[in-house]
Amino acid sequence: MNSTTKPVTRSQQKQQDIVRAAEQVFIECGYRGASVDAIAERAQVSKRTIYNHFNNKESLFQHITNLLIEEVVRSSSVVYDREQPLDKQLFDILSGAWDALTSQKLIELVRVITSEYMLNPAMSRETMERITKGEEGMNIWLKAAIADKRLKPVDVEFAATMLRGMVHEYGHHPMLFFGMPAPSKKEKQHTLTEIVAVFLGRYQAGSE
Amino acid sequence: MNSTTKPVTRSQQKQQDIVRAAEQVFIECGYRGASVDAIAERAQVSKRTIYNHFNNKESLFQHITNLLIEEVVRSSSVVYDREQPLDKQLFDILSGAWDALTSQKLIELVRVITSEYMLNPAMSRETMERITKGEEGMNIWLKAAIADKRLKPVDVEFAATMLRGMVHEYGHHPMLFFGMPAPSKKEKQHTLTEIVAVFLGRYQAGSE
DNA sequence: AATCAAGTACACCGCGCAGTTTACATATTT
DNA sequence: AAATATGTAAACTGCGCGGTGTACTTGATT
Repeated sequence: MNSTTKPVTRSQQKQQDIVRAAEQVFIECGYRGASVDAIAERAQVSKRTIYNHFNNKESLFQHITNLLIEEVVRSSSVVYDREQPLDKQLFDILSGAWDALTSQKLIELVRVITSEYMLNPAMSRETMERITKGEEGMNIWLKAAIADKRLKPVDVEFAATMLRGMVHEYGHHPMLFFGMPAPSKKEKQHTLTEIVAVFLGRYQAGSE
Repeated sequence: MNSTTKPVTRSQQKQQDIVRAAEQVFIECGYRGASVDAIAERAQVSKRTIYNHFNNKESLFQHITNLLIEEVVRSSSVVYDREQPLDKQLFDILSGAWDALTSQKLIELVRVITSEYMLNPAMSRETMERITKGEEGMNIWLKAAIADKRLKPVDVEFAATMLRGMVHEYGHHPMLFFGMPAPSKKEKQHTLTEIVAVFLGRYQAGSE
């Protein structure tokens, strides 16, 4: 998934060990339940070393959160294409989002992050903004499709929310909240096809 | 919201005090962050008394969870009506769900419950089942509409999920995850109208 | 008035944790 | 080889929590 960065100095190597171990321990125990001692042991590193790299437990957690967001944002760029049929484009976009959202590692990290942030609005505010900003891609695509007169002039925020709600409810929340396995390729295919049809059925220019 | 039950004995009164105080402290501190001492103080009750009513912190938490579920389930019964237009019926059903989901107290409790359960699958399994069972109402209504030949013969589970995804994304998640205020009446009206139109546009019998 | 369940105050136990200190060891750089 | 930066081990400081035991008081029931 991530962590394909290359450590060169010993210090960087240690830091990577710490981050990887911390991800695991946070996933297993949650933010509050994770002890710095446990992370140190898992990383095969002295506890003092952790505090040399990070001011405290929270900043280590924030660091991990930032890595995750960065990666998700990087993987979700979308470009409107005047040549392609609308339904195919929308399907592909949703398909990309679906794949990202059903990654096991992402699910596990989102679980612990969400769990902590729900109780800790102060800690989450800034991060949440960065996330919604990362979802900007869909809005841009919708605007382009409207400008190209292939979509009715809907409120793009409203429309994006609708799509996100459906994709999440089928492809993300069952894993996140209920620990269900990722849907099969067939289920994904069928689900996204229906979502696209439902959405374009009302919002494609010239429909009904 | 709830708690309109009447204590008669002193013991029942104390128990109610404990439960109400616990709800508040759990909301403020989360499950793990809430100390039994804090609950005792808030309830104006000896800590020992709490342990006379509940075996441990977890069972107190479960008790609160159960009360919440019970109430939500009670408030969400739905009956299919052959006389009423489909869109009106669906709107009314979603409207009821919307109102329940945007109640401030429910939001606050769901936040702390979800937060803990995401980290604690063992603790959540049974509860989660009870919740999904509580959502059975929509499935029944959909089945009836299909039997009445007013809806295409869709997979009711699939259709219910779609509706739930949209309603939650507009009317529940912004409050739950981002601490946003409840949407206005106007927003609710507009949102639900669109959801109904999008849904029936594809699934009403005889459409397109 | 007597009885008995229920509540209370409070000390106590054991535990685990975030974060620090110190004295020492190991790499890396020059 | 010397100097410097980084890592290590282990003990230590506070602190707060879940849960228990006990001796005592309060309130309801008969």
